[in-house]
Amino acid sequence: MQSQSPAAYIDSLRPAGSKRSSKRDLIVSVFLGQDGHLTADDLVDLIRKQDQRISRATVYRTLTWMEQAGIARKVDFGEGRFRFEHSYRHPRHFHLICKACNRSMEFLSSDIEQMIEEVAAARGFTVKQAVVQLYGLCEDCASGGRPAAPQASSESLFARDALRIAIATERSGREFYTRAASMTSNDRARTIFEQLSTSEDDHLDRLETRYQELLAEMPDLERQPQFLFFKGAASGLFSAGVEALKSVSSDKDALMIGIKCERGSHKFFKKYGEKFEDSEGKRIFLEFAEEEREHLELLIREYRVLTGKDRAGAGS
Amino acid sequence: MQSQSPAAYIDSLRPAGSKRSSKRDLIVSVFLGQDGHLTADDLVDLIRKQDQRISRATVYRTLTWMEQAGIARKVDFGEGRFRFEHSYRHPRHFHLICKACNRSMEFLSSDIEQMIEEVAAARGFTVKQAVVQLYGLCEDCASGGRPAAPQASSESLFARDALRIAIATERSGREFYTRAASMTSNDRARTIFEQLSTSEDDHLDRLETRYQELLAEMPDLERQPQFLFFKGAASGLFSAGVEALKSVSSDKDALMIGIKCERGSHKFFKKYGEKFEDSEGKRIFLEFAEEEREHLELLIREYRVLTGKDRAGAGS
DNA sequence: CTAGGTGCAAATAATTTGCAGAGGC
DNA sequence: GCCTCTGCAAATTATTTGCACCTAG
Repeated sequence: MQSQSPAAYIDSLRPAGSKRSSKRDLIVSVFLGQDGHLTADDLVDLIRKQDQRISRATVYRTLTWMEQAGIARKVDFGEGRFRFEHSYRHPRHFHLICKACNRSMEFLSSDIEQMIEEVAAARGFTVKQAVVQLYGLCEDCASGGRPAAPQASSESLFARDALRIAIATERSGREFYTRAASMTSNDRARTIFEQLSTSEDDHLDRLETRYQELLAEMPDLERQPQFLFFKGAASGLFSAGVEALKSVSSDKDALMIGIKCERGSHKFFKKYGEKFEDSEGKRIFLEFAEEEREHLELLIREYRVLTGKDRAGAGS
Repeated sequence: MQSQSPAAYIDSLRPAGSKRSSKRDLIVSVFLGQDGHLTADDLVDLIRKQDQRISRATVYRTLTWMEQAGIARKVDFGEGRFRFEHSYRHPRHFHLICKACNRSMEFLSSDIEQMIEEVAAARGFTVKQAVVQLYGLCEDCASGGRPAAPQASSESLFARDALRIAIATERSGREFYTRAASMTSNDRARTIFEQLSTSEDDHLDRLETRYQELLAEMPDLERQPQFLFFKGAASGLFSAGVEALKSVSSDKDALMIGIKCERGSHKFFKKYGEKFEDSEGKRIFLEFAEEEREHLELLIREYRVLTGKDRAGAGS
């Protein structure tokens, strides 16, 4: 399922002219073997369990090295020192930080990212890094201080949520094309809609199989909190199209609605897929974007045939 | 325009049993006289210009005191030290931080706050403080390193943007009630709509006058960047209602649309008004919320009369 | 007169740096 | 053998504390 092993990948990150070192390898592997947000000191303690002779300075230097190599990301929770988290195969994300138990949880919100882009655009600002940290009280602490459920890695959570969004989108897409096919008078258009409906159906099967596999690997996954937040995805990106279809009668209009939906979902999946670092969630998004692009082209071609026009509609 | 002078207000913040001190007064007034985000060291330098005999420790202690008194807010831009910004009459906000020139700009986004609340709710998390920091390159630095335009205080920017939102809302509200009045058959209902239309008109006048006054005080204000971001406000909170009115014929339905609009805008203005610390923008929002509440009550009463029902509609 | 407030210097805490030695290529 | 990595200790930076003195109420 993965294109190359983590070790080989990390190896490839090493800056030109730098050397392998068993100490550094140890530090990197201990770091990658841990899940939460470590301080430099936490890491020193962990590493000293395996090798007494590694100095704090080396850990600091390695941390800097990992940061530059894109393996680690420095995060500041306002404690007066930094923490480090995985960056490799780990999407960028935002944090919920409990002031009581000091744990931090991660989430991702395409909606917030969207707003951030709009603000930055309005100010002519180029965003390199976005920090969103919500400080407060977690559910456990608020309700009396439970220890905490064992939590899955955010990579799995991301894969799970990416699959959920993809599945919801396929479902609404299938509904859209089924409806469109049934209300179409033109033979060519109906064939296209039926074809697309079948395509969505096939892909839906694959996605659901993958979702079940994921659950089989980690039975706890469904009980874990939501990680990726994206409003448009709750009922699938085509659900607005399904609504719109109800008040439309011409095949041309139906095609145009389909084009808009595919364009929107292609854009969403491509944009967010590209943003993340290598991970299953990323691959799900990009694969999906590709599929939507094919559908989009098919629809546009058909629209041109139907209208005799050169270009398919304006719009964003 | 202000209920009491800053000095008197700050005086009232002094904890019980604490003494006046000219040193502290000096530090506080130097701090309040500066704009932007100062480090403790910046402040020491500034203060030493006026009095050589003030020690770093005192500045640190006063900073802590100001933080507790609500005059200053500690912000962390991940530089390994803290900066302090005004908190007194200065809304909570988010930051854009330029890595090149090290300047930081402020903005506010009700949209992002909204998303934050949704994420927190989904996770059962109680948010005490939200940090949103966008690191990157500002417009000036990206385009070749201009020094920077003199910037207005965020208090003025907030007042300006609050007025803009209020004005847009009044305008769309007036349009809504004018249309509603003209399409109403029932005499009582028409009277209500006309009355509300006039009320919006009056308030609109007052707001526009205040906006002009603000511009007169600070002619640069319109050239300053947007500070408060809120999507729903671009064309006024009633514009959806104006649209909805077009496809509705009964007076009852028109009243209900009005109720929904007033309820939504009352909620918005109240919620955000309450969030901010004392400032003109806050007062504009709260005053506005109050007006909307009155309209809302009037509409609900009328709806009850018209339908003979006990309660006015369900919904959020 | 007495509880704070203040300056000075020393303490702390996190991180960085200088330098000499160790080790991979 | 060269060049980078490493350990150790000392340096640096930001902030806090201890303590003797000062001052407003």
